[in-house]
Amino acid sequence: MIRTHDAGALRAEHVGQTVTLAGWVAKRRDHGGVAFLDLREASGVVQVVVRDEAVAHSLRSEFCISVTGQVSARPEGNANPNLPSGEIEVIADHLEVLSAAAPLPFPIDDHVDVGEEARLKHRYLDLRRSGPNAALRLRSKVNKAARDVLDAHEFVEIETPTLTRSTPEGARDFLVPARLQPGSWYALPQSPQLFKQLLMVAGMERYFQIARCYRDEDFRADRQPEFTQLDIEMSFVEQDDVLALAEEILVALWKLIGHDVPTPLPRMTYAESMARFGTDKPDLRMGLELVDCTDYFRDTPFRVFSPENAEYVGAVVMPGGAGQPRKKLDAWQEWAKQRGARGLAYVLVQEGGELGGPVAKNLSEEERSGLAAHVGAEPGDCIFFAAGAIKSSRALLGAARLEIGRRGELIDESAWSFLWVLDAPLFEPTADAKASGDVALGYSAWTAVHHAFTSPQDLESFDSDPGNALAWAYDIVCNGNEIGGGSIRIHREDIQKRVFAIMGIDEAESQEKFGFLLDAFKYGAPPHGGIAFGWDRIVALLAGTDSIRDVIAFPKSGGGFDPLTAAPAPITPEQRKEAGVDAVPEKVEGQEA
RNA sequence: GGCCCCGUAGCGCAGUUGGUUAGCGCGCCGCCCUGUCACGGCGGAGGCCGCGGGUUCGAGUCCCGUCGGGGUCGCCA
Repeated sequence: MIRTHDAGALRAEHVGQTVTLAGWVAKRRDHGGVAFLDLREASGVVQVVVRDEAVAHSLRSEFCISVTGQVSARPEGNANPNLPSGEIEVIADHLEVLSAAAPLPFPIDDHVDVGEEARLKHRYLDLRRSGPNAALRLRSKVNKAARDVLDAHEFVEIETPTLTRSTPEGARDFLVPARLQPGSWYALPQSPQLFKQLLMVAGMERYFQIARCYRDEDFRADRQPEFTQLDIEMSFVEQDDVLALAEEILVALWKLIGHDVPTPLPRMTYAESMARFGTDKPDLRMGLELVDCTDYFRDTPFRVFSPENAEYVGAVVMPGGAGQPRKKLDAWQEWAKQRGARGLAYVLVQEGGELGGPVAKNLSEEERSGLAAHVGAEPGDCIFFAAGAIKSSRALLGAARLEIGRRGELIDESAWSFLWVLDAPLFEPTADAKASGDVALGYSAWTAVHHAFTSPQDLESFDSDPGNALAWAYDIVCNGNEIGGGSIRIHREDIQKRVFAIMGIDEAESQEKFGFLLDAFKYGAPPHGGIAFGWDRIVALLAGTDSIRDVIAFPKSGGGFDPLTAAPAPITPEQRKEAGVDAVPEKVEGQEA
């Protein structure tokens, strides 16, 4: 090693020793006859004293240097209590520039705000900053902690293909042209779902992988075209076995940031979560549950709330909301409209208890008198209503609940709230899955809520009443984020075929898409199930950052663009020709195995 | 794909009802400074105001389009 000591580890006990350090010039304070350098490297920072003016003068920020000198106690009164190594300094008697640095596009300084665009373009510099640097180091620790837990349970870490057939998760695939078979394409996996099930058939029994997944969808704040899951699958297990293992992992992860997660984690059914919070990933760090008012307005004179017009009427209370100026109440309407709703009806509970707002006068005397009590509103509160299709109305109220929490700072930001959401429906109507708008009725086809390989709880009746069939599926929610989810899988070919049948996937299509899985199930497939954790989101939560970009070494920006490499980029005509991108498929019937 | 916000010096930002010479802080360059630690002092350089069109006597400012970034809904576990 070029260095003999880690700069950040030097302490008073090293005084008198001659050391050689290597790192970067984080700061230079040149006083003419004496100059102070903050030498930064992975272990931290130490102050170097340079008395040779010529040497000090030529140094600039972020020069990579090595320094040999003696560790000295700082003169009386000159210690820096903000620095772990602040008791001492290194008096340089030899300094070598290992590598000079051009003027920086932005300062490597924790005190300065830098825009994300600039940071990502020079991510290698951004990562020299303490925050981003620590985030990646934390991620490494998180990986290790999970591996340790899994290793203790005899799990096998197995890599699955990146060039594959598309897996049926429902998102758009990234495609890779196959040079040796012009016109045919690989897909990058949306998850290793099918492979991990095949590994169960293969008798691996306990598999895991920190798996890169690819989905070609539009961008969101917490989405990247390539992202990471901790992917787990186990044989001969029931739901509780998977949950117990998952909890053990979560405990180990949160221990890294000094938080003890009490287990077993609370559980809630999907139906309850939807009814009380209007979402399948409730944030339990705040109250303000939705109140079902459908029955309450059974005989209402207000047409908007009447059973003929509204399948569901629900409410959520905004504490102190009655005092909002008209402008703010209008802003709520705008907010609701932006979410595709017609608006957000409201009633203001005045200090005297009488009701205000445009809706109140449409209600009957009886309804008015009991309303505040029914929804749990106090004088001074605002009651928001949604009426219409049950699903979209609850979703609107659920979103309003969170927005109320954010604006009113009602969310306990210091809390860690974990929750299992269980007993999800197996299917939902296709129309429902599409438009969350109006009531979906009638004879729509069904689609899997989780995915097509999720086991029904009731193997006998699920296809006679698909709308009410429950799945062995589970989501783990942390502070309103879904951080993982999984299911017990179907391991019997006949059940799988019946599920496909409900979803309108016929024999030919299922054979074409995942015949290899159905084939595998013919050979003694073990009962199995698993879970996948959203690794980027989990690390972001642990790192205390809002964006998963902060915990990815080289993230993409909007539109899938990599600001650092400028990918994606055009290809040359030669590459294009060779890749076979433009191959016209010949008419070949029934190839493939 | 819809909607909202943002693009001004290397970085972070200001720029009034449209008004002639576009500012501030940090950084950068030069000089000075022997105890600083977000050191300090003096001086200096640095701008196609994202791009294209339009309105106007006059556009950083108003309008249209476009590109890029962020957010949100759709989509996506």
